[in-house]
Amino acid sequence: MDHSNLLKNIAKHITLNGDEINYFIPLMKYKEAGKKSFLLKEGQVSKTISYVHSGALRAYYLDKDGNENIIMFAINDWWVTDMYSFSTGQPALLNIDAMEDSAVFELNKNDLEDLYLKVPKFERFFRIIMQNSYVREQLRSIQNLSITAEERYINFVNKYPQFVQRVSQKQIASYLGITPEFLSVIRKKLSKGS
Amino acid sequence: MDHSNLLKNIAKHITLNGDEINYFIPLMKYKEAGKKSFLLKEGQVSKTISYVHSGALRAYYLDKDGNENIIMFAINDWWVTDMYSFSTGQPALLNIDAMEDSAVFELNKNDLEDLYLKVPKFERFFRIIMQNSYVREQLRSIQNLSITAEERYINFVNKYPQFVQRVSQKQIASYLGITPEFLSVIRKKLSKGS
DNA sequence: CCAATTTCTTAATCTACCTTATTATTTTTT
DNA sequence: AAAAAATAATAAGGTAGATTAAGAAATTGG
Repeated sequence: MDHSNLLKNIAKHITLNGDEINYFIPLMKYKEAGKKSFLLKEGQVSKTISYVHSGALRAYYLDKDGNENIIMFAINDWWVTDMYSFSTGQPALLNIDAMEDSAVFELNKNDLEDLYLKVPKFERFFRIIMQNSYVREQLRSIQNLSITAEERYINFVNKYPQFVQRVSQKQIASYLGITPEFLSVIRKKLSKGS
Repeated sequence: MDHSNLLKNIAKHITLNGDEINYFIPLMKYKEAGKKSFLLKEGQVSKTISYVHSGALRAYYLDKDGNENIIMFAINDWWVTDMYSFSTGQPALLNIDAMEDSAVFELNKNDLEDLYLKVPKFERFFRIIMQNSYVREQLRSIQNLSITAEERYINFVNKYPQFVQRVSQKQIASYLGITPEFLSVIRKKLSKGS
């Protein structure tokens, strides 16, 4: 099992010694998630937070009309869960599934609580992760307020060029909060305009 | 200066001993903010995070048409800043001002960094605050996806009944992401319907 | 306490984006 | 490689909420 990416991810924010690494690593359970398999389904309680080792996942909300509204993509080196459910113990609102064959390391909530006590540096690590997540969400809602779907699409292409290659237009439309038809119109307009 | 509410707020998540309290308290600078005065203006770098002791503040984003889009209200016992700016050192996107005469305790970013080192429990405290903020933002964007402005208004009234008394309809409309005119229509409809 | 400003209501018109439907294309499965 | 399924393009018609405007009520400030 190759933990090097995971450890590099942790090392971005905190420095662990050998003992701490040895305590931490066994808590991270390797799990493969084949394309279209679910890490979490709406209504389940999310008991884990996952580090994405390879592949690509998405977290989406199914609205009452059955439409998938993608809340986030999670590719290599991202952490993902339904934080609402993980945090409060309430049933998840989100579905998380694999858009490609993927592999993650799962960290159990109880193990994380123990980890916080044994290696308090992880409070710092996840404080930073949570802070960044909060900032990202807030920037996203500000963008939704202030710019049109077309501008959001342009921003998305610039910010996540990897995704544009890897995920379908349907998924992108869902993330942008528009219909695939309208994204199609936007793309047509942009291809003419340039 | 009365720090009892502030200390109760901290005690919700971590337990401090006398020394830790004595180190912490002097870092929190008392500041009065008269009605309409600004704690932060767009373009400035946010160097503090504030605990609201009394009164009511709002954080809003001014879009290119000059419309105020309220991102959050912050009344007694809430923490507020432009976390994007505070976190990254980039110019703030938000304005934060007082809707009523208010008083806050400000914590300076450098002091907070020192506090993290001296009293690492605060990493836990702010990990929890950030986690809750992230969850709140995410729930809010899910709600914006799935329910109408009318339902959002009903939810708002149920969730924050205090606000409905204290802030104008214009502010509430701004928070809900609709025009005051349309809120007026919604309220009329609801008053007839019940 | 009065004038000025802001807030709230109502209503007509407008628009960004959605819905539905049809056909073409690509991808997946067999 | 054929059949089935998913994706993408295009277009007509629909709707939630915006915009504009104008008068009434409430606040604010001097």
